[in-house]
Amino acid sequence: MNSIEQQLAEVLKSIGVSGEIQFSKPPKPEMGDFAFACFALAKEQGKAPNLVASELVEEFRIQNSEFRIIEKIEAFGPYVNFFLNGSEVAKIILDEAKDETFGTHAIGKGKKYVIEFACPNPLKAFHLGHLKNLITGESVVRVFENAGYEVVRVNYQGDVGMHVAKALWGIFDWKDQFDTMRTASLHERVEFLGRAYAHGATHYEKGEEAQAEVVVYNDNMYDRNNDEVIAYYEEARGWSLAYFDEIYARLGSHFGKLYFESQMFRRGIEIVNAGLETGIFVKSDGAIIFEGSKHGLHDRVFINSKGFPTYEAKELALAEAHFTDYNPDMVIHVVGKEQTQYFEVLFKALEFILPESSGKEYHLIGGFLQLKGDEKMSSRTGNIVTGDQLIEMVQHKIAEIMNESLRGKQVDVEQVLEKVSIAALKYGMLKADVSQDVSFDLQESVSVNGDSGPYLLYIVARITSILRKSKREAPYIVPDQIAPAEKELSLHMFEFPEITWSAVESYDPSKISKYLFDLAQSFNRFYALCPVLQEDAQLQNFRLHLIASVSQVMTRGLYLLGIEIVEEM
RNA sequence: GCUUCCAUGGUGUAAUGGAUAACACAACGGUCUUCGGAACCGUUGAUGGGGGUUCGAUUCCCUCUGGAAGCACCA
Repeated sequence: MNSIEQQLAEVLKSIGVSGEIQFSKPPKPEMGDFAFACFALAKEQGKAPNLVASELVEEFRIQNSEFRIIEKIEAFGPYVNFFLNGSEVAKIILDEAKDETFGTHAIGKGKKYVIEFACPNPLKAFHLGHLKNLITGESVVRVFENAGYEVVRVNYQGDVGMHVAKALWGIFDWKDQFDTMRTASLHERVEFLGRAYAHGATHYEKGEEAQAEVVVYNDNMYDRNNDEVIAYYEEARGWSLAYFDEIYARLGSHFGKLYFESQMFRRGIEIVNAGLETGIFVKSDGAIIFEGSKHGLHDRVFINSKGFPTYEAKELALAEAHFTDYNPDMVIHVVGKEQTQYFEVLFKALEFILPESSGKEYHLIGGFLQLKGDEKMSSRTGNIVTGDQLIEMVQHKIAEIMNESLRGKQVDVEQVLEKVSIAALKYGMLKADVSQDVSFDLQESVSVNGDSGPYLLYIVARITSILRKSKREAPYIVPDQIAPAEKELSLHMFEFPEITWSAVESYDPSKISKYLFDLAQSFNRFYALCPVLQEDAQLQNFRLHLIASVSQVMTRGLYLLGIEIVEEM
């Protein structure tokens, strides 16, 4: 509840409303600024909601109390609608938005959250899904930090297993090439690894004999009995990790800790074996499984019949590591929806293995990313589009659009193009509900108008430009009458704190994307109707303060999405 | 076959069980001799089918249709 709603709640209490009070927004501005629905009250009193609403309004008129914020109150059917005084609203918001803590929350103070995201696999490509996951995870981290939580960013990477064995087979088949790659750029080296993986994966499909060849490398990794294989493996792994670091940095992210599957191998076996003795796990067809079916879920293998731990067993060790390393209040796994049922079983097993984790493991389901209208792009080559290919495509489009307009401006063109491109990319991925599949429309994401990152950045650039041309005086006077567009803009800013809060509650950064877009539209309406620099000193100064607040809220909101602003574009 | 998730204008998305289903793109038509037009305003157009719960359902339940994902020794 924001400060205006608190005032309105006081008003309602003064006319006899008790209990929990909630407000909503009328569907049209001409119906009022805030609404109080009388359904609950009507049930309580055994009267019709419409009657209750009109009685409340009548009571308000009889009391005739002075509330400066209220211009009038009207009953609309079952609703009591409040019309606010724009000038008062503007005064309050300008005052509140000045505070650096505007939009932040203290609820998470003293709580520690571990948030796991990105999770690419070394020796394999960083594909689109990883990119979306990285962007989503970083934003979720910022949303929680904004609410006072201490957050640790962690990244769990599969650096052992059959996918690595396939890549190693490819590397050894093309060993000479690998050796010459040492002098190539990081980008080229990683590209080579991608090809080597594809080469190995293709080979693996050729039959049992080929499969056996690949499996040798898998065994080598676990047994560490072949120094040459290990040396090549370590080197290739290093290339991958350096490359991932480059991507993280480019997208404004970083990790407090990297966990690797290779570290979880032994401990995973120990945990499952111990659990076998206490009856948490059982043997089945030579494998060791957890009987999820006894809990309404499904059974899963934790140690296969060859005695190797599966992903599940390693993840138990990972969970243990999370708790011993950080003793978190919550571990959030940002992972695609295809693992939903897997996580349900895993968390259930964890309740027995690691009781302290109970209720503290959360699977934040991320929707898939699909490229819209670019079937050619992905199928023509038969390859999957990688993360940095998409970044390049976006950047190429942005450059086409912006090169013209940037000419003659005193800006670092490279840097502006990079920031706008990343903004387009991130906003495009964060604007839909976090668990919804995202259909990424390259054209729309870079579009100069409409629901896009560049559109939001443009607002800030415009405001910055205006503020540069005129100096704000510290004391400002809010006029007694302000324009509807100014009132709408002011009311919009009030919503920011509740939006950042709802993003925490729903684990969903898209709440912020949607809000920022609304705010941007609200600003553009204001901009079209209310000139700033042409007005007299007093009005100009008020409007300068108003748009400065908009810029501040916008900048803060974009930060929560992981998007950096540009002052000119 | 079983389990889970999803279905809203031409396209992409919104809507704690509440007011006339909102927004963007596309299409069509306007505004303004730009505090940065990368703008603003308007028009057309949608809740997959059928039941049920409710004063009230896009929202909850059942069913059908259509799609996605998962279903043990991969991650």
